[in-house]
Amino acid sequence: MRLTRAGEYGIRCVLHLARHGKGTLVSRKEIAVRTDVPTHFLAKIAQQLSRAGIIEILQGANGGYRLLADPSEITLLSVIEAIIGEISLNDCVGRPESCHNSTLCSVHRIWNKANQQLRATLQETDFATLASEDACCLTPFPEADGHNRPIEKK
Amino acid sequence: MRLTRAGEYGIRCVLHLARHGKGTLVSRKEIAVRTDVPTHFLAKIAQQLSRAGIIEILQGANGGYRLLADPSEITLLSVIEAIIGEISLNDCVGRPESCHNSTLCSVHRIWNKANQQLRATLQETDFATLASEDACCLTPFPEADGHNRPIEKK
DNA sequence: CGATATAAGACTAAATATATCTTATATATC
DNA sequence: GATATATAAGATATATTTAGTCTTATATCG
Ligand code: SF4
Ligand code: SF4
Repeated sequence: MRLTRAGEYGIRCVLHLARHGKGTLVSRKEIAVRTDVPTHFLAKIAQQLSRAGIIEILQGANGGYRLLADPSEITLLSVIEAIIGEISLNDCVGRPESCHNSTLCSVHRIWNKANQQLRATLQETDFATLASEDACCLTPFPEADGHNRPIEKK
Repeated sequence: MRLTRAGEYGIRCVLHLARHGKGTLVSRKEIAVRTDVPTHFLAKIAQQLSRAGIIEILQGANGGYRLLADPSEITLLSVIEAIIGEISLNDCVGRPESCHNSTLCSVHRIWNKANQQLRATLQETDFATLASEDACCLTPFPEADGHNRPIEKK
């Protein structure tokens, strides 16, 4: 009953992009370092976010990721579900056919209710709000010009 | 983000016992067959329910399980958490020290809120209500005298 | 072209979930 | 006390999921 790391990392990634605003290109490396996510793992997560239409991926030198929508339009729920699929607290919520009793089951109804409630809470939250309220995900953002600059030369 | 099978099975077990009422002894085998749970798996789950003080286990011939409290006193939350531990939607909810940023993190606050909401919903639900609303968990209960009788001779 | 950065997917390792099996122990009944 | 029955406790096995890494290919800039 907990979020996977991939899901958590996806949120961090979008949140970091949200702090730069819609359309600003940020390198994978910077995101990875700033949000403490393994670089190659981030690559996979980004691909899922890309398929979901949340970010755009630019290849090549000076490539990176950028948000396709304004942070205020992106909900926590959409990011999470882009990574881990639709939230389902019990198997029978997402796949009622997995239990032949689901049409009669009183517990099933509770799960449906709780599941809907949870999804609603996550949908109410957008990334503009998240980005504005305090710092999240590690080191404060040092430069204010929105330019993508590596933190440290290697 | 979903309940384990052990958790689901624990609920079925308590629900079946709830249909017999507090204190009625029901054999492990009957519960296992009626709720479609592997017998030996049920044994482990029952031990966890026993440690949590929800059921009592009686050994020996004609042994079995019985509820220690009235079904109306037993919440869905208590049964679930007896099996899978305290619900924590994200790692940082249950262990804030797992992320050094949790005190500042805006996402963390959302998780805390959602987690508390979910637990509240599950706590509002008791097993007397669940048992009274429609049938759950497989075959209807054939005899009404509360007597523990095997379904089929083997 | 050469340097840089991501894409895509194979691969590995670890953790967890699920289930079974074996030996021990407790109780009722004869 | 002997026997049959039922659960206890824990070791073991298997499958699935999660988490992370590595390799090769591709795209873009200068
Ligand atoms: S018994 Fe009820 S709660 Fe459990 S899986 Fe079936 S429908 Fe869902
Ligand atoms: S970044 Fe925020 S939400 Fe993510 S683990 Fe840390 S405290 Fe929790």
